[in-house]
Amino acid sequence: MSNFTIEYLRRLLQEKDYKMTEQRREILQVFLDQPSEHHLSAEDVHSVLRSKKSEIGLATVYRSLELLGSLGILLKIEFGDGCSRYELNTTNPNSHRHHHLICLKCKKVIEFDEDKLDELEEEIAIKSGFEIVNHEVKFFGYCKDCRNDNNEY
Amino acid sequence: MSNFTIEYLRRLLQEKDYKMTEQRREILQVFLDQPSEHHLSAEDVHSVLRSKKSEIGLATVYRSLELLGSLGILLKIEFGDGCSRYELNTTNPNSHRHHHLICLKCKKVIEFDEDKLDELEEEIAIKSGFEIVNHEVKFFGYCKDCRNDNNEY
DNA sequence: TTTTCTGCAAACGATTTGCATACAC
DNA sequence: GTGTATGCAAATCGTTTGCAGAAAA
Repeated sequence: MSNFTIEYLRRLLQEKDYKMTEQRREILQVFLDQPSEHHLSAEDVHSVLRSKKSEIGLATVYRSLELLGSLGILLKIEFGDGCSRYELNTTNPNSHRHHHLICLKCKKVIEFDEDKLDELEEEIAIKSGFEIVNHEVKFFGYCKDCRNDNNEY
Repeated sequence: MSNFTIEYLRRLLQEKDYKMTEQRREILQVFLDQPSEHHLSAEDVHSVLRSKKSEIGLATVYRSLELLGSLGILLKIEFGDGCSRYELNTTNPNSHRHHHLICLKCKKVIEFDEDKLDELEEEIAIKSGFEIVNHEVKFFGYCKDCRNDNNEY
């Protein structure tokens, strides 16, 4: 459940002397409109907006995604499919991140909400002196549907 | 500790009717010569070899890295620095993978050997029916050295 | 000999950048 | 008005591919 709104974006932008533009609003709106499991690439966002009358340029989409990422509104993720993808950042001090299960057969990306990494993070902090601020966990394997088909890889 | 040798490569190649070539041997040797913490990109491997008289082409490096990956000798990893990197695959049925700690300040990549994901993997299998065959875990934060400098991000 | 592999150069696709114009403040 | 943001096109960078010649089996 995300707490981001267009007003929140406006405030963050103001704080850092960035400008609230039509394009930045449109892009955040695309993410707010999508179910949260969707992981959108720059091309995805661009074509969604183009399909609804926007004249936005692809370079602007790239620049805005990076900006929204740096503001902590979006998270950049790599699924190894050749392009960077973004999702709304639902992380907050009380909720850990979800993990991604990537099916090697159908390439589907499934979200999994349990975190369970506190203990491991603590151990890392103690043993290596590394201060963790975020993590990214991907599990590769076969989803329920593909397990039932015979496993031809 | 890796068990891979040139002889092992020769055997694997034979099994699948691939040919043992000078170039494939050279590339594996680069990884055997490096300390295991090194994560080499295609460019890295190419320039290491070029710097020691080899006439190998970059395309061959790309093709060979992919082949060694498919044979299970190398693992491909993405650190978000714009290129794919490889490391010797030290995974075996008895030893889990290590994790990577990526420092947001100095960009150093540190290895961490504990795994501790069995419980989480089991929970995922039960709750989602997903069969896990591998995982990739990255922790982002600040390494011991950079924590001590004042944290300007 | 037969097939696979190599090096090169060209092609590719995602992302970035330079620049003149348009817009937010 | 001033400075930032935009759209476009060109540039960039990692990676892949086509192909003719070279090497392995």
